[in-house]
Amino acid sequence: MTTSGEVSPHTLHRLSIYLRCLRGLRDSNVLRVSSQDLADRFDLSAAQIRKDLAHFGEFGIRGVGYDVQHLTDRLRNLLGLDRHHPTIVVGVGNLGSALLRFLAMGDSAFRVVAAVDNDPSQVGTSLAGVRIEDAARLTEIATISGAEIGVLTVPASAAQANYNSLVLAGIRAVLNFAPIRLARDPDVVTRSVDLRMFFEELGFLLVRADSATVHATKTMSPGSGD
Amino acid sequence: MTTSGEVSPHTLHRLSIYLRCLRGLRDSNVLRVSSQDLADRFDLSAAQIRKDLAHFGEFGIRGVGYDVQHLTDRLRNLLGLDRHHPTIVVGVGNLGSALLRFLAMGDSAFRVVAAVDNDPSQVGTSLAGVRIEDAARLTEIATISGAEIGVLTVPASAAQANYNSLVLAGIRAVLNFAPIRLARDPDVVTRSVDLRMFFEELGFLLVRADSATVHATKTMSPGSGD
DNA sequence: AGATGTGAATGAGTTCACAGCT
DNA sequence: AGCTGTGAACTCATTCACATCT
Repeated sequence: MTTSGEVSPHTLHRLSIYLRCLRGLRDSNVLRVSSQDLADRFDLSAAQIRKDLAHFGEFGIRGVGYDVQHLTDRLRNLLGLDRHHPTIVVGVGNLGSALLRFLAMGDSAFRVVAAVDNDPSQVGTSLAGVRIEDAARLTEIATISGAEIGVLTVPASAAQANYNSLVLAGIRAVLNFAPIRLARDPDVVTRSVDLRMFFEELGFLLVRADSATVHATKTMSPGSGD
Repeated sequence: MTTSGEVSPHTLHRLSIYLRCLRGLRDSNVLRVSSQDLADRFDLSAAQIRKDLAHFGEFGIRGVGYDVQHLTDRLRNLLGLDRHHPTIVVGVGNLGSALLRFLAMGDSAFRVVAAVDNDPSQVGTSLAGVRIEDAARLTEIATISGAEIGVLTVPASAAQANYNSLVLAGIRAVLNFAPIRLARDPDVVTRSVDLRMFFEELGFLLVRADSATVHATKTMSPGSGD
């Protein structure tokens, strides 16, 4: 089955995990790996790995396994990491600058092409080689920079307005870190990440660990657990 | 059914979402809300909200709905947000200081009681009222600060060693932001968050949006989508 | 009347087990 | 012989529909 209908978010999430595992293997100069091998090393399920990959075609060699480099390339292609994704960072506070630097360094496919903030003392300065512009000009900046992805790292109160500005500039995707539910444009791929949730889940697990003896927590929770 | 066996990670994740919704309602001075009402406003499923809450007891009033304040309190209790969770931040780089400031401000249950870094120029300085200590003394600092939760925001290469130090200090939970699979202590609640994954998922969705016309993406992915 | 709480029905996701290729 | 790819069995999660309570 090749490039078929829908892909479950669980599968999608795991593709990232597989890719990370493969990067590790390649760094260790492992050339080939079987699904069982992968599963053992990173405690995943062998059958699940095969099922997940099967959504996108046949990558393996029967009787042998998967070529690490080849599978890596294919996953990078599936995740769009072999393309450029010009990215604009909106809000260069603590988290914004952390993400900006994070994306700027390394071989990231997500190149930061612009950044804005509404703090006048920040405007005009540079961060990791990116000049910070005035947030009031967001739509203009986003347009001329050709940004495809917008990273929203502004306070909740400003998130919706900045989101709208990005949409106006023809942005194609937004990753929102403000803890608010955005009114989304249907044509813009919009994902939200609320860092607070990770702490809250930890809090819950701690409370439970208090009362009962800790039970095996081997389920797959997105972004966590591995 | 009260405080029963296992809770699915999906349910757990949604508790955080519900709490955020309730905060919004309380800020708007809404006193009571029905599951249907909640579902409509935040596009969730009414039945699911009820099912999720049912795991922990009966919160609502039949024929009426839920008391916003009461349900908020109960959720905060479930998530352990009505307790103090002394927290230590390990690695005060960009992300570390972002999280430190994030936790330090507001009424967070996660009070930062200590922070360490291995950069000599950082040691001795303060950030959001927290003095930064030498990472070499991590176990000692973690112990005397009484930290319950450790936040790992160090490079992948240093993550395991620092994790071990935290375990040695008797830490109870760790939130790891380094993109590496940790060898975990079974007695320590350990969650990992890899920010890179959020970008990769976005990349994937963009690739798909390119070829086919965008299909409704209404599934629930952890940490995303709302 | 109106909304909760919950068993029953449906659907999604995972594991099993094996046919088929190398 | 060994490992992938995949239908079939199974488990987990969501939705339906209604009995129950205010």
